[in-house]
Amino acid sequence: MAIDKKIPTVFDIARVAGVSRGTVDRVIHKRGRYSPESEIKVREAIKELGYSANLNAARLASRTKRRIAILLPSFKEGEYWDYMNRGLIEAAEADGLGLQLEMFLYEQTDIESFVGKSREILESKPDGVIMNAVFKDEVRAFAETLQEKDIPYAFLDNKVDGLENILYVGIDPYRSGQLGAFLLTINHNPKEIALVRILRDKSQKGDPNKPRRQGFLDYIGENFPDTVVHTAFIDPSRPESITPALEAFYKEHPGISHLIMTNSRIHLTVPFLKKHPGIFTVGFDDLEKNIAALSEGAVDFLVTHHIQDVAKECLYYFGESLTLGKAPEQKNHFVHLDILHRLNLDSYSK
Amino acid sequence: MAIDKKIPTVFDIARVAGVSRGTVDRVIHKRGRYSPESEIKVREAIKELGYSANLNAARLASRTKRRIAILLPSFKEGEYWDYMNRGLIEAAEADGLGLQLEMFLYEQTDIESFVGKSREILESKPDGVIMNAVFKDEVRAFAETLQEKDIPYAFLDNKVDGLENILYVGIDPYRSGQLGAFLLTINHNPKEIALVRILRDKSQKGDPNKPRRQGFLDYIGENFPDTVVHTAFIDPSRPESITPALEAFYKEHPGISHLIMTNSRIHLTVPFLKKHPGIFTVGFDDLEKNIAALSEGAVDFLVTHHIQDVAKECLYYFGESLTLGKAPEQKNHFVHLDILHRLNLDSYSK
DNA sequence: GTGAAAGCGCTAACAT
DNA sequence: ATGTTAGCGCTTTCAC
Repeated sequence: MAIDKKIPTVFDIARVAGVSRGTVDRVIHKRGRYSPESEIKVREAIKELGYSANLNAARLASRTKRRIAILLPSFKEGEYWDYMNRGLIEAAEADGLGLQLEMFLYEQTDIESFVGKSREILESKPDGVIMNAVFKDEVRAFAETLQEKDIPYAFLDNKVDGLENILYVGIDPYRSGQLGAFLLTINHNPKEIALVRILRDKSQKGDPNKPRRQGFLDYIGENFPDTVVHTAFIDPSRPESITPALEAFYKEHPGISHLIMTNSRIHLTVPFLKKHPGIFTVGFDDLEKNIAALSEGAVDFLVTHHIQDVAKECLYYFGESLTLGKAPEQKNHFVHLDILHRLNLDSYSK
Repeated sequence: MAIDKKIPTVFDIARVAGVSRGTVDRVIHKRGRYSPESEIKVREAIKELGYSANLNAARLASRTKRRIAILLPSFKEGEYWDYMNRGLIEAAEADGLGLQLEMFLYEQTDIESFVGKSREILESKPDGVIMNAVFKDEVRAFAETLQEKDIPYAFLDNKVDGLENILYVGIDPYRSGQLGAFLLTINHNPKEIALVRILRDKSQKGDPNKPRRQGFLDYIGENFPDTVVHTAFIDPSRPESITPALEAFYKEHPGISHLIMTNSRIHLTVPFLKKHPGIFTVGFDDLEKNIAALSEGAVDFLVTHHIQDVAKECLYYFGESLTLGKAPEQKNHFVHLDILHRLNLDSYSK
């Protein structure tokens, strides 16, 4: 396709810039030990020749692993972040990316824990940081520190706006909420909807689920102004309390015909739903338990995305930019929202 | 993760097998010029050490492009195969795959044209072949010839069963038809459905769309035994005839409330649909015109997959196996079916 | 048929 | 602060 101009190499850059390959490499990777003049000459030569490093060669030659710190919520097996975690680890092991992950898991409910972990990360002097963004203020502060120290970082799954040089990989949460609302109401006209939330939401400072919930509420408000949304709270830390709580709630609002949870835990409502098969239900995220609920028919739709793919994609882009010495591209990398139900479940693997 | 046993290299293989690196390479890539004894020793050493080539190094070192022949239906701009074609070309240009595509496009309606192109491919002695499978018998014959000549091949988008060593990348067509049926009938109970087909279907020998159509019909038959499916034929080669034909058809069957086309051309029905906004409509594949129809509201659902991604994925796997000298893995690589409608359209890019 | 050796384009350790 | 150089693991040419 492209005309066969010889592709420029470090060697060409060195020649044009009038320096050695070593200097070129140092500039590209900001390893220090070069003069401002050299830097300018090198950068100009790169621009002039349209140089871009050969990934294959770079990966082959680079024997030093980049240490990248992962700052995410802690999790139990089978939970959302467990999937994300596994996706990251798998991707890191993939041939030749040259990344070494160091996990820093904080308590989702505990700001101090987040701050503590972020300090640890700074001390460990990583080559890069990937994190999600729950406690907005603290996240922003941490990100700014990283920027000062010239440590590249990226957001995974949710983010904070107004920062520079950000690579974001994840869904568009607001839109995912709208989509859930759409599916819940498609060809229906529900009078009363149950929005089930988890107790933690109430006290917690950061609420990562808010944008999605808002998307849901806005859609309903705009399209079904007469529909009432009743909110129920359940407590995942006391599993035995969940079904009774929902039953009580249902007794209070017997007009409810539709149910949604905008976080990843719709599976918690399955025992309740089984007793009330008439309730049309939508959930989010493809946890194994959610998938099971879907194939059993307890849940009608699941709005989701390939969690592990998001992880891989993030690591891939981030890793590439690291080994090529570029700042990660400032980009929202929204992944596609999948709609899952019993019938298209089979091909949904990985 | 894995314990740090040093990863074996060609050098190790050569040492263990008691031959030189050159010989190892010749054996791996079946380039000839080695004795049967060497081959055995090398293969044993490979197995013993669990050797697998380093992709980065292989790609870096390999300066010869693999020529791979693409045997697909010809197309007009914006048609399904146009997208596939573009996906293939893009993927081939991607950094370092080392593939050079040669396109062989045959007339979809003409067996002779297919056979002729497949002969041309044989004459061109490609390093590999990627094709789709319309004329089952002829495809099988061609595939067997390729097998004899030890030319690796893969199926893209649809395939023929009962062949060895096949990499298949594409959707599960039968299931996609079921899914279309599901979406068409979700919370509905249609009395009469229009199944619109294109005229060519009638005369053509191969009918690549049949499995999907069957999936659709079976789903309706099982779940809505009382529903009548009326089939209409339209002629895409005479665009001006389409809307009148549909109008006439509709006059004949005024009870029709739902419409589906199981090929990629739902966009052809848009002028008709605009006059009958009450008709609930499902189509397939994310051609630009289909997407437009969806966002206008003429079409309600689109069942689709990322055509260009399928192309990329296929080329990627095939290319990897070629440069590593392995036969392409025998595997059905079903891609996920996406459900598209107005609301999740935004994040559906690429 | 086989082995030796010269790269592929880049990185990083080592001189200076 | 800069240049030199020895690889990374594989491919491929060339000489035997």
